[in-house]
Amino acid sequence: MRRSDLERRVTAAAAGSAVTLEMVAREAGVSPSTVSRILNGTAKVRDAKVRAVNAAISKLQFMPDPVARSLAGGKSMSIGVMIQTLDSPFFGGVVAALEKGLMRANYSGLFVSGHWRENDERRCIGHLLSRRVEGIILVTSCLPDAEILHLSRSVPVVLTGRSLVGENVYSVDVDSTQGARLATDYLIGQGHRRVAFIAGPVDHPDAIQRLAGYKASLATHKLPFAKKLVAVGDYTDFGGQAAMNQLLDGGEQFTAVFAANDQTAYGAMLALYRRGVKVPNDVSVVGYDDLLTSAFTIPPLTTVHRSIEGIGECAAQAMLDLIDRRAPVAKVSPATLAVRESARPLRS
Amino acid sequence: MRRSDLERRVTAAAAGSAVTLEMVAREAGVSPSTVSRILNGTAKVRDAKVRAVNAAISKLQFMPDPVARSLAGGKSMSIGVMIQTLDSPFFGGVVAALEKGLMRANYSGLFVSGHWRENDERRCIGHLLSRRVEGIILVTSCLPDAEILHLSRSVPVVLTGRSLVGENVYSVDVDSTQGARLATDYLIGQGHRRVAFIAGPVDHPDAIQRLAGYKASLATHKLPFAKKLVAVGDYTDFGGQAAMNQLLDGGEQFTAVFAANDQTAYGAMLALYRRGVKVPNDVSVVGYDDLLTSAFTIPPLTTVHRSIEGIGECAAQAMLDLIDRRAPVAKVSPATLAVRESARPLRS
DNA sequence: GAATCTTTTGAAAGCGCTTGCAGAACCTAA
DNA sequence: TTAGGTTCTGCAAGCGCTTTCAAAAGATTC
Repeated sequence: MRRSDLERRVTAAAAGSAVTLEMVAREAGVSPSTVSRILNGTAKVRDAKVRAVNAAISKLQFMPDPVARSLAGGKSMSIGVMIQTLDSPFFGGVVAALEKGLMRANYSGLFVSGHWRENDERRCIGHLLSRRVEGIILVTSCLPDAEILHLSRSVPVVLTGRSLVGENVYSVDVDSTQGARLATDYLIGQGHRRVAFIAGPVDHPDAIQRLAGYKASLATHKLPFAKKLVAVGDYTDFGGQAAMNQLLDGGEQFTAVFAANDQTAYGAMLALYRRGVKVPNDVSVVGYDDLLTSAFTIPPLTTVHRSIEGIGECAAQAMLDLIDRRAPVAKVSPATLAVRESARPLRS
Repeated sequence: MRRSDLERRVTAAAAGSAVTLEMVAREAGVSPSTVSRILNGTAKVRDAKVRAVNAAISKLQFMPDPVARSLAGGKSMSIGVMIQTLDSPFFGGVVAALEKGLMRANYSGLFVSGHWRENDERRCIGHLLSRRVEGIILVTSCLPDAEILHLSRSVPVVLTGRSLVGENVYSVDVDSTQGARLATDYLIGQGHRRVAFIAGPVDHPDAIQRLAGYKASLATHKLPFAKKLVAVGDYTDFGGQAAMNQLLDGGEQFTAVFAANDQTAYGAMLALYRRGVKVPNDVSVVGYDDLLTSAFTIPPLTTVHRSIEGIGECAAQAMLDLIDRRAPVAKVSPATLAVRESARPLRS
């Protein structure tokens, strides 16, 4: 948009009496219905009128009022996005991509944060519903399946970080099992035999998958699963630090750690640093997510890369598909390993 | 909200025919106007009726439709937030706080990202205007003053990261000069005489303030300002790394660096690490912002702490004040120094 | 108890747009 | 040219709420 365009629009808004569809109709010498139909492509309109209306529209700088539109048509052109917290690099990235994808289709996103609390989530969803969103995207919801299914009876639902099948539901498949496996495989491939794992919150589907991937890799390589090599974190730096300390105090030896996400890895590395344990010389560390900052930790973090942006884009696309009653097919590309410097072969 | 409440609401939404104010009126045996008045407190209503209406409301689980409300009342109960990018920890934090603050007053935020590009910003603002937001919060806008002033003639504007005075404008004062000064003072207080500075983008008001603070501190301590000790970054990890390399290659000696923001500091520390320069033994580093992760870098980063959340809260509060035609007074608390381990006294 | 002043309430007219319905306009075939 | 079809287009009735205006109900005074 050029500067002058914005100026004009601002001026229009300032006047309070924005141009209405009716004024356009009058200007073009047609009825409001006709203008509406042209705007929405709801019916064929004689070419001459279309031209006249378009002329009037640009002359008057008309912009349909979305509020009136929603009320009359029942469509709000906005879709709700429930996220856990906006101030995490991961969710931030997803939201950024979501915003872009929705905006492209002229939808606005209404973002709300559930803070990992079921009741907050419910309130947020209530809020979204009351705003008449046309669909809801749940990014890592903690709500029970049944409730989500029920929700999907009134609006299309897209979810990430878990899978659920249903009529009006689409799960953006971000299966973390494979990525976790990749990370563990890598560590084992480097010769490590005692690989610890710092898990995410025990009840998150996503965290469960990562644990599963870790176990699966161990099994594939015929390595025993040792309960004492697993500590539970909470996906935060702080939790990672605590978990690592617990691991260190546990007395069980290990030469490598796979942290359930990057922030956890950061915390773990700090705990290691505090005890004088060198990464990667004494212990190798691998994370999960590949946050922007992970390429700048010291040492730069080897981590499972997944396109955070991709998740957002897919979710947005899937939602648009659902709204238009197409079957969504968007898939995120599988996770890969970003090999950097926090892990190295076990020295023999 | 309890689970069953949500269920009911979902069901209502699904049915399409949500409970309307008119149904409440009938149920309570009064006119719709009365119900509206009670809801909005627009007029005194006999106590008995108030009770009857409230009873009807809770019996029917009535929730006023915000869309209809906007259309009729001209208020959209939503305010626009223009941010540069959602996937930065700093902006993420601001947005999180903003969301909370607005939600509390029952406003929804419409978030859009300008990506540091004037034209994107204009387009975003146009979008917000077309959604009939009641106010716009600009988080670190790059638009020229005149344009913002013009915008403020049509909707109240709150801005952060720069100051501008005007009728309908409020700048959340986050003067960075003081913080930058604090950081530099600290470094000098630790005995450092050759303190380098990695600046932010040259044209950002905020970055300019940080540079000014750095210079002011130097001047206060009668230290010369050396152009060769300043490198320009772009507020990203990557830019910080490049700037540090440039500094290192510049040939000018320094024992401390003040980076214009934390991400820049991360990059700088990595560059130092790559060259085998130890932090803080060989070079002290101080950042600015105190991102969540900064307590977990290695070594933990000494940095200027400012309440990121505070900024968001203030901005939200100021906007609500502006809308209600009160003079905003919200102020963010001044920056303080979070002393951690990336800086140490100059060894003599 | 009548007259006057307040306070409370309801009827009705929108807010700006969509849409079902039916009349108008146009086209084809006879 | 006219009947019979199609294809446009306008009218008018909403969407669910707010708000003005005037009437109804109470309160107050003499």
